[in-house]
Amino acid sequence: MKPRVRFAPSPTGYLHIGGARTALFNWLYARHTGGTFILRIEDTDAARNSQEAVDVILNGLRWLGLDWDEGPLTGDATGAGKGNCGPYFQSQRKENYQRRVEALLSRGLAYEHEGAVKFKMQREPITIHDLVVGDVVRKLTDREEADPDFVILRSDGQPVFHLVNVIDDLEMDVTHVIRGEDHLSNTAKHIALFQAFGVKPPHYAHIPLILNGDGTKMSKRDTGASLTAYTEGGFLPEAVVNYLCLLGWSPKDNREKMSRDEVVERFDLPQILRHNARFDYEKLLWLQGEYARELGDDRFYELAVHAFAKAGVNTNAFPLPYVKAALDTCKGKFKLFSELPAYAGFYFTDKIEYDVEAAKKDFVPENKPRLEKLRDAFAAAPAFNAGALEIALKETAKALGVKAGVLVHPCRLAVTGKTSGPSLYHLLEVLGKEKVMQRIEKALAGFGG
RNA sequence: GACCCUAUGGUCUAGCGGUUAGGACACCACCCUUUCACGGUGGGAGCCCGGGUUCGAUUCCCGGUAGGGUCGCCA
Repeated sequence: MKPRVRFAPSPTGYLHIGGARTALFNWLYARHTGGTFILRIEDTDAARNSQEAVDVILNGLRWLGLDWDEGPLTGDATGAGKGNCGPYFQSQRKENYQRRVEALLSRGLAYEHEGAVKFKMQREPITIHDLVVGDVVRKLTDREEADPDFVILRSDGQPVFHLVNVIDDLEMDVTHVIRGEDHLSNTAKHIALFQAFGVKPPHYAHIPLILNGDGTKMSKRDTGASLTAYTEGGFLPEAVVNYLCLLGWSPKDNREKMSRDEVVERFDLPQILRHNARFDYEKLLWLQGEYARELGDDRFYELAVHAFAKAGVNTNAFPLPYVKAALDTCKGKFKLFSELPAYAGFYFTDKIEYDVEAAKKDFVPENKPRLEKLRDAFAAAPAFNAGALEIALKETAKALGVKAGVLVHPCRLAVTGKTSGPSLYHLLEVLGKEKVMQRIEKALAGFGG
């Protein structure tokens, strides 16, 4: 039988980066083995459920490219789903839980207590055969020693996580439970429940947790804990996916940058590490740069235009060839799309604000005649393109007896307001003679010397 | 408090009874260069501690320490 795995998030309004990785590992295992990836929404806590919260999860998985073979089609709990084991929202599966609880009750494996129903948990240690961690003998804690039984049905009739999780895995024929290590201790309860239902528990694979960069545990409030920090932060999904693959899993051959297909081919449970990993933002950023540099033109333009729009800059107000030419000078020079508006905003506005420190350094009296000479050389250039402008600048520098940089810096500052950016000659060409002249003139007027 | 998991440079990791302990990110220096980025070259930096086992432990065992997790009518 082909493996059937599932990602079973609770709709809390956000998708934790660790949850995203759990989903990814499940997806990878399913794709690697030709198995089935199921998405199940564990919305038993009616108080904090909403379609919006479910959509956050669905959209997050879609952004990452983790398509599910079975599961909801939309965030509507009562809506349609795909697969033969639905519904895939626990809120729609109440009868199953009720029926199972009654079966347990009738067989004396559970009992009523203060209006709730408690499961009769065994007192002997339970051995968990974990595919990642190995055999784990889970003994009772002192609290459990006092009362090993646990509630499976609340006094208000609502089933509890341990119960529904097991019943659904059982009824959905889940063969491998790949989840965070925070569930390892709970697994004893789950195994006991499976046994009470008379079936063999699935295989378990508990994956280590993701910690903050400083080694502390990652909680909801930590920056970077939510997937939206990356979706909204200008990251590429392929970079995030690649990075997540490397956190807690290793191809064992020093490969770092790998395509999704490559990982699918090589991913397997035994190579999952047993220890927690710290989230290394810098390394993610490196991968982001790698993927950003090799983006295809169409996708690059689309993402770039979107990034500008988000920053309030409507690039559509400019001629398409101009926008494309402008963006071409930026490709491979920045990593995060969220950086782009600041990096190349000068193409789309005439209000140039000079970097204060740089202005103090470059807009000094002795540079005024130099910049004037450069302006004249540009004006006299045979053509206003990168090649001709470079020659004009270098010859001017030579005539003035200074290095090219002496002219380059004030010129860049005058035209873009910044000290770094795209290739100067190319950005001048894209901007065009008129704008360049205007900006140099304006800068000259502000020298005040 | 009890129970469980874990421990290789700053970070992610490879390795493993005998290695000059390998790679990547980050960092430093230099080169390239109109800036930034890219690319090149070189460099600093590591087996948590203590006991065993062994001719020999980073590697196996035990203990400690540290970090993480679990003990809910949360999921």
